[in-house]
Amino acid sequence: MPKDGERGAGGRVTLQTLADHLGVSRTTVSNAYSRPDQLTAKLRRRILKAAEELGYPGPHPAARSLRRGRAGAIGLVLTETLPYAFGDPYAVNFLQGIAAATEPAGVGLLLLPLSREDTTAEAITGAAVDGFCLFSLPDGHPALTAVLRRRLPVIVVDEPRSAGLPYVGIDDRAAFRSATEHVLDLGHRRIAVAAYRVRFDGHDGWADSARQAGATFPATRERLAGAREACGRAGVDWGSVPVTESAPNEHESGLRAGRRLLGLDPRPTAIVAMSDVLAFGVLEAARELGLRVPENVSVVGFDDVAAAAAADLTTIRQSGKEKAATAARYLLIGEGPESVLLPHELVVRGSTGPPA
Amino acid sequence: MPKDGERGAGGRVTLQTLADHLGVSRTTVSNAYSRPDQLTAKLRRRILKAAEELGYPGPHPAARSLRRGRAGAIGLVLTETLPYAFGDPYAVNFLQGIAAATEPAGVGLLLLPLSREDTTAEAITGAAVDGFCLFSLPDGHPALTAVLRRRLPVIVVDEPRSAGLPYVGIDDRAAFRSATEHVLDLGHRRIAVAAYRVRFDGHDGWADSARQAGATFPATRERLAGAREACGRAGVDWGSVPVTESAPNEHESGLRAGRRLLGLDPRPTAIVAMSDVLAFGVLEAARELGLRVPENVSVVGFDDVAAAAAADLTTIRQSGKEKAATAARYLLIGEGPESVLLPHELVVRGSTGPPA
DNA sequence: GCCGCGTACTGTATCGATACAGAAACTGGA
DNA sequence: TCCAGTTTCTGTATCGATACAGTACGCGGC
Repeated sequence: MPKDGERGAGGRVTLQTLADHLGVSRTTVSNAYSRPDQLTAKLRRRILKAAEELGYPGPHPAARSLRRGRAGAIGLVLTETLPYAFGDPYAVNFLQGIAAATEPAGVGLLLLPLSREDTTAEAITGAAVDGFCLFSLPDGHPALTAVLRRRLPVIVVDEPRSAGLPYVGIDDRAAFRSATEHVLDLGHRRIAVAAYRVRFDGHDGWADSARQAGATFPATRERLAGAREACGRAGVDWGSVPVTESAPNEHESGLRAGRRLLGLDPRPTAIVAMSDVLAFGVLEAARELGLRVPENVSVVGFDDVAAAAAADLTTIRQSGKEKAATAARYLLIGEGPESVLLPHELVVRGSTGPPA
Repeated sequence: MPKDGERGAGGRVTLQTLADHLGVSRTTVSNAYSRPDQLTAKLRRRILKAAEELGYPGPHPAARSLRRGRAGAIGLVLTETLPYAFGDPYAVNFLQGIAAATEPAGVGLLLLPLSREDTTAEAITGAAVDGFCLFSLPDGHPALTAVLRRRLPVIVVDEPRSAGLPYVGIDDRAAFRSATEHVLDLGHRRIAVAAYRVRFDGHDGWADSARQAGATFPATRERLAGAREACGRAGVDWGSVPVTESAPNEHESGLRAGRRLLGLDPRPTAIVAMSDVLAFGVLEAARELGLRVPENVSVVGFDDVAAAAAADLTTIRQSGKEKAATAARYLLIGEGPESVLLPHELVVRGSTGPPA
């Protein structure tokens, strides 16, 4: 009897139920949904009408996906819990870009956030997707192993670059070097860096040279290297440049970073931040202390999010949306070079000027 | 031979492949992944080791989901394309709240955005999920039909209320009435309303009484009714209150709305907006015109997003996170009353004052 | 030595659909 | 009239796993 799809008490309505009810084959009912050209319009209408009456919910997604071999969705792997990710405008830009590509393609977007404690990455193992986009993961994160095990198409955005996987990002070292050079060229000598997370351990405070050397977030590592190069060329001793580290990437963290840096004696005359959001926090810290920008302190951001223009913040422009579009194109249609470095650009606004 | 899982040329590695390779049953391999207590630790290690060597990606999610009858994800249905949704801080708050609940539960979050043109809602039909959360949908949207057809648990957030489905929201009528009463109590008589979308047609401009009467977004409809009630009680003729409509819910739209309203002659002395984001735009329009707030014009927002406090905006506080938590609780563990009206509260700040 | 019982593993049926090959009915042209 | 060529529908095999019942075996107690 199991083959007989007549709905038992509480039973589910399946293709078979419908087929039996109408006296047609299961295949024909399936075709009514998936290949309308395979049957007459009249029969198709009859089937859809019966489906409506019997309460057939349409082809079961898991069954269809199993048989077809496609899931119709891509997985977006994010460090940071989702709540924080949504609070970071650069990340939001990126999400917008991904969505702009998946939506018209009729492909779902499955969010796979990874908390710091989550070492098993089970969500990844069980995700019904056709490919993964990894967004800003540290070196050696277990999620990377889990993703590779799935043997599906993968693309990495921003970090890590080391994995030998298709990659989209910018030349972080050159970008941050140019941000640093900008303030050095203006004549600043007491500069400081407000770094984004160096390692995935939630540390919020000074990042001494040992910690810098052990950086597991490649983008942060590269940017620090860029700053160091700029200092070297300008004859500024990198060892004397204070570096503070912030996580997560949000206003409050930047505020704390700003307080730490601006509380130093002697006070830095320029602060180069690794994100606009951190820079906004630094600007607020400066306001708290009654410091004027750029007269008393110059501030450089990174990302050029929408609010940066409004805040008149000098920053490095990069496009999260463009990165997302490139990554999505690769995952959806396998198109494009495997790895891309997108352009970045220094945008000089009013938050930087020569030291007093 | 098909039953034989030995990997053919280019063939996939399945449970059967592993089982054959090790000389154990398929069930045992399955248990190694899903029910570790069913076999000895030693055998389990041997199986996992072989899996590693043969490149077995773990249980196929679609197959597992089909057999188990659960998808391990919930679907979040949003109107507006995702790009806009992420740009609206109230929506982002809501997303944060949903994520905060699904993440620890190990449940995926599948985003299902619906563009205005998408009348088939195919993404919903094919979504591999165990339940749906509908966020701010207009009456009669085809997505609602598609969701109901799936016969899965559903909860509606904010709109529409008419569907007879479990619901989470606030008393929109009372909330907007109190916002309107606030400015009326301050003595304003020439007031105006900056409404959120009235219908799902992308209209951006005046919403005359005919359009108000045909509102398909229930929350907007209720809020307008609340404003009307407040006016009635205060003896202000509702017909003389200009109402402008904005979509999408973003700063630019609010700016346009503000320009329209503040360009009227006589100029309104108070503007009540249906979101903080719109109110921010109105504030900018006032700045453009050299108007002082609240001396020349009072502005009220709605939502109390984080930026409202910073902007000193009088607003109605509601918690997107709380709504999300309630909705998620219902979908994940079927707990809680089916329908909830959460509290709202008028938060008086510096953007409102008596008319000059 | 036999029974009872728990642990470790196996075998078969099944989840709900789609692919593909084939049968049946219909079409049109020589 | 007959046959090739379509069009329309059917039947069977299969996607890759899990549920559940059953077998085999080890061990303590009477």
